[in-house]
Amino acid sequence: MQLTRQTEYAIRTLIELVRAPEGVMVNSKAIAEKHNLPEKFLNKTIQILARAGLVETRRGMQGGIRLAVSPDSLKIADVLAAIEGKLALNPCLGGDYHCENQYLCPVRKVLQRTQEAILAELSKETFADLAKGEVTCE
Amino acid sequence: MQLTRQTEYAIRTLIELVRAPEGVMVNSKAIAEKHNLPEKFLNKTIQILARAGLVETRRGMQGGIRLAVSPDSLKIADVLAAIEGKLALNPCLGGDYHCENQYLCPVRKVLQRTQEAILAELSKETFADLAKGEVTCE
DNA sequence: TTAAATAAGATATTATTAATCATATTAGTA
DNA sequence: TACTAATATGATTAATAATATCTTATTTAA
Repeated sequence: MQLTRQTEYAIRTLIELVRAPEGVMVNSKAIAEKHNLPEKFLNKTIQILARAGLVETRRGMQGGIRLAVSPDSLKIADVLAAIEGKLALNPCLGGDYHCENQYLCPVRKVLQRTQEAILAELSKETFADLAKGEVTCE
Repeated sequence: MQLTRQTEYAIRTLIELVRAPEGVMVNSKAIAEKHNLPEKFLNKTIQILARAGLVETRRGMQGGIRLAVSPDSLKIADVLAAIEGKLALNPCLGGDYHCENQYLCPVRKVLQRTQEAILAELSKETFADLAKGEVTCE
């Protein structure tokens, strides 16, 4: 029960983008080097973020990536959803799962509330806030 | 980011034990069959619970397993810790991880709080409460 | 002594995560 | 136009973790 590395890479990348001057394209290779991330894998991660609409990419010289949303509305919960998909602590909390006892099951209720608590915490701070912080853990 | 199946098996098993008459040894094979769980794998799971002190086992005829703690103090958080180890949403929150920026990193702080929220939710209800509920999801 | 039960360790299988490779596409610039 | 710097994409591999099984051992009551 933990974030995937890819989610962490995405979070770090987005903080870099928030810190960059608004609108400028940031070189993905530079981010990979700065944080010592596998370059190709980071590219793949960026593509996922792009498809989710969180960043914009541009190929060719002077290309790169930049934020496609406001740092004031972007939250870690959004990144988690983009990279790992909708949170489901247990299969019975997934969208397409059918269980007859769903509405009675006490365990499911606890997990449901736990999920809500997770998403609430991960939605409290925006990336604008996070980027103000001193540093980001390696 | 989800519970492992093994954790779910453990939760179900413990609810069975809470529901059983106090003190009697419950047959592990019966639990496996009732919930349609892989028997050997469940045995392994039970061993983990036993080493963590949550259940007692007894071999031989009339053997089986039973609760070794009070249902009033047992929580899902305890089961999670027993099966999956101490919760660490990110390596930087693990016990032996060293990061210079630990105390300044804003992301780490968010994850730290999220973890605390998870453990709080998973500690709200006891197994005594859970076992009272109608049914447990398959 | 036998049958019923868990213990334990080795191994196999499967799924997921992580990373890389090769190639294609795009766009600025000389 | 040709070159170079950038991301895009799909295939593939590697590594890790989760899940499950197999085999053999041990325990205990009858």
